[in-house]
Amino acid sequence: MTARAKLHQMFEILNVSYDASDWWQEESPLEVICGAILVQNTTWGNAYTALTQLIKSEKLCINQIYEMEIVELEQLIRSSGTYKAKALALKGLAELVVTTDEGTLDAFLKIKTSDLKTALISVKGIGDETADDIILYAARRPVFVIDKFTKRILSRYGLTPTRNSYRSWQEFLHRNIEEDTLKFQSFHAFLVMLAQQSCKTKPQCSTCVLKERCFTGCKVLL
DNA sequence: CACCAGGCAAGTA
DNA sequence: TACTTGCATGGT
Repeated sequence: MTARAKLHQMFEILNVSYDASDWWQEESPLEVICGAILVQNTTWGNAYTALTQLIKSEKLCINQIYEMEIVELEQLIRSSGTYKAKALALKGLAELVVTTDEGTLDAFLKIKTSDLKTALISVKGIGDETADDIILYAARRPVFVIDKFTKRILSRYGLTPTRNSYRSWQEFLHRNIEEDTLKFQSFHAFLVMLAQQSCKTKPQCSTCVLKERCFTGCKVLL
């Protein structure tokens, strides 16, 4: 079976098992952006606590973040861990947006995909994955997000690119999955859900939607 | 008490 | 190119 066929089948199974419609679909672009930065190397629970603090402070807008004291920002997002680095990333991004073209987030998110990636990556604290999270879920362009889960799950199924770099993984998936924003959004969400909800403690647990083919216990793909 | 979580960047070989 | 380490809070 080709990699393309395997990925297609995997998506079909996940698509009838999980619902990704509430996964970063209804949030505003700015909430998506902050969430993507805040969730770095922590759980969504910790990131969400920090995001809630930002919302409650009523300073969740590009200009407010750009102008507010870094120390205040740090304290608001403290619960997400590595908060000094994340505060710098948020500040850097706000500065980037404000100083680009007309200075609005709307305009910024309309930049050509490749240029958008370059711009985002230039901010300290925003790497490949966070940039692609923003491009996929905030700017809504079809780029596949490569995270630890994607690599771990697909590797279990023998689906690996020739080299292990971020670019190799992304090109591999772009070649073998129909290029569609909604599909990329769902697929990535499914992989995260699968990794988080299935077989954390014991192999082949009953809740895994892939059943005996669950990535933790299985040897063979689908 | 030890370990890890939806990374990133700087340093090393 | 590919590994290693610090970052830091909160949950198990």
